[in-house]
Amino acid sequence: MSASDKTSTPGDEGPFAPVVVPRSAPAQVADQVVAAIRDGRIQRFERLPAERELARTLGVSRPTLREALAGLELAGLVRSRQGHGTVVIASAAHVANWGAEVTPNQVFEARLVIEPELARLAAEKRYPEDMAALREAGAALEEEFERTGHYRSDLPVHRAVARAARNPVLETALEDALRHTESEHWMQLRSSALRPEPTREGHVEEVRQVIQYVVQGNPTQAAEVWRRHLIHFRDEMLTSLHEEALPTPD
Amino acid sequence: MSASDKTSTPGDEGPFAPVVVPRSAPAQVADQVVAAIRDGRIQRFERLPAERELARTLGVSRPTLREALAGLELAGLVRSRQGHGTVVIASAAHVANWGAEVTPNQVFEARLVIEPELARLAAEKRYPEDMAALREAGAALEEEFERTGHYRSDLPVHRAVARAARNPVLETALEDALRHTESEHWMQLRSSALRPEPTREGHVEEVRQVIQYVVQGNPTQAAEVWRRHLIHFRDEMLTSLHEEALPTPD
DNA sequence: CTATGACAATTGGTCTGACCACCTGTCAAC
DNA sequence: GTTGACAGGTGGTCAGACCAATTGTCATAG
Repeated sequence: MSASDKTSTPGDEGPFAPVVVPRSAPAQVADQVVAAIRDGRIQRFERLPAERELARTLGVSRPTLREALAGLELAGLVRSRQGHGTVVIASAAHVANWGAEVTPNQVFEARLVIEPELARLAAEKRYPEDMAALREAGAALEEEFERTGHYRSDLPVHRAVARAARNPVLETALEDALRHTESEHWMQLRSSALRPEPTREGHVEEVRQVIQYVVQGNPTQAAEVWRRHLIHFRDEMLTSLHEEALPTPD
Repeated sequence: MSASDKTSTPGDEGPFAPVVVPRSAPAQVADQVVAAIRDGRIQRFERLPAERELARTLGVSRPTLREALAGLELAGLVRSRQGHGTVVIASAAHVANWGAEVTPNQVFEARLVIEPELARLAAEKRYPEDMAALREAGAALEEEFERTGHYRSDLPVHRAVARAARNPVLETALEDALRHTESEHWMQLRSSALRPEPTREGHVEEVRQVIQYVVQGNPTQAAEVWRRHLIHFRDEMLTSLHEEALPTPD
């Protein structure tokens, strides 16, 4: 750390910038296929060119192409069968949001839709082992808060609630939303948002309440508390987001 | 088709059964890695063995192993960097629902959470191009219904609503739910559920209404109609599901 | 002793070429 | 017309090799 750094705005850290990390060949191939599906150049259930031919067309070796196809197959976009070929099984709609930009507002929008209902379902189903896990996650948070006066994250509680809802589709949707929370952009938002920590006790209280309502089997209250919790969290983060001049405030 | 077939229950079609289709080597490798992550045998941010070593351990060639790793990397579970190794970047929670069984009830549960809110958001945002696409999807449905007296699917309308909500996270969540709708198990449910087609006109009317409410900017009504529409569809399907003895009624 | 920087080992990235297994359409034989 | 062998095309897998980035080591200069 040298002297004379005026702003700590990310992306403007002096005369040097990080070099672009080149995308791997298989990743570029996968990108091209995904783009072709999204733009309708390859329709659903249509066959891709043979591997040897496609590899030659794209200027890569067959193993490299196969790595890309393997990834797309694992992701459920294409399906390869020996002696038959590789066909697209994903529609353009499936692929529309591959690598799409997701704003913090959209993430909260989604979480506000999903998470209160997860709490509601958890309070309706109340499987004993899920309740135990939920209590444990809550206890860990309480312990950390009492001991140190703060806590790093309440995500374990959010995940325990989601797990207790016993719906893989909704749980996966939440995990997808949380995944966007791990970008660099978000990380610095978190750290700046929770700096003053004035409402920390309030957050813990809300977590305490949602666990109680779920365990007691009060779906409506559980959903409502979880919704309020998210709104409070969002408002704190988006306020601090507004203070720092955001590049693209949408 | 020979004589004397008592039941047409799938999976009991005489003395012969379809042979098991062997899972490909890369898929099996990927399964093992996913299982290792899910069971905590490999923790997050931990390094996998080197490719050459892991390939030897698993008894596959390096290209085969690399196909598996490429798939996992494209799916966002691991991250490979040259000279550094391959590290797990997904938590056990991310992987918990890989290949999980999803019941029709759970799919409807999820859709009932997501879709009404998608309609609400669509009615709030109302981007002109989305409204045009929504009208078009509705018009196509109406045209088919008037001409033939029935329609194959109203999914284009559902997707248009989802697109109009302008939230990639929620849209992806719906696509994920709809993906489970395409299994064989579901297909025969659909065909049997919509056999009598008594409420077909009612369905079209609900679709008509939701489009109207969205376009007019009435979020509450749009969400409510979409919710009712899903409940009607669910009840029809699950009723016919109850008539046929379901293997595992959950 | 410390700091520097060249070097070697390790690891992923990519390619070439080959052989095997499966599917499908063709076409001769019946 | 039906049957079934066959050939061509396709994905599945393997072996070995070389390139490139990273990292830790260690001799060397200060």
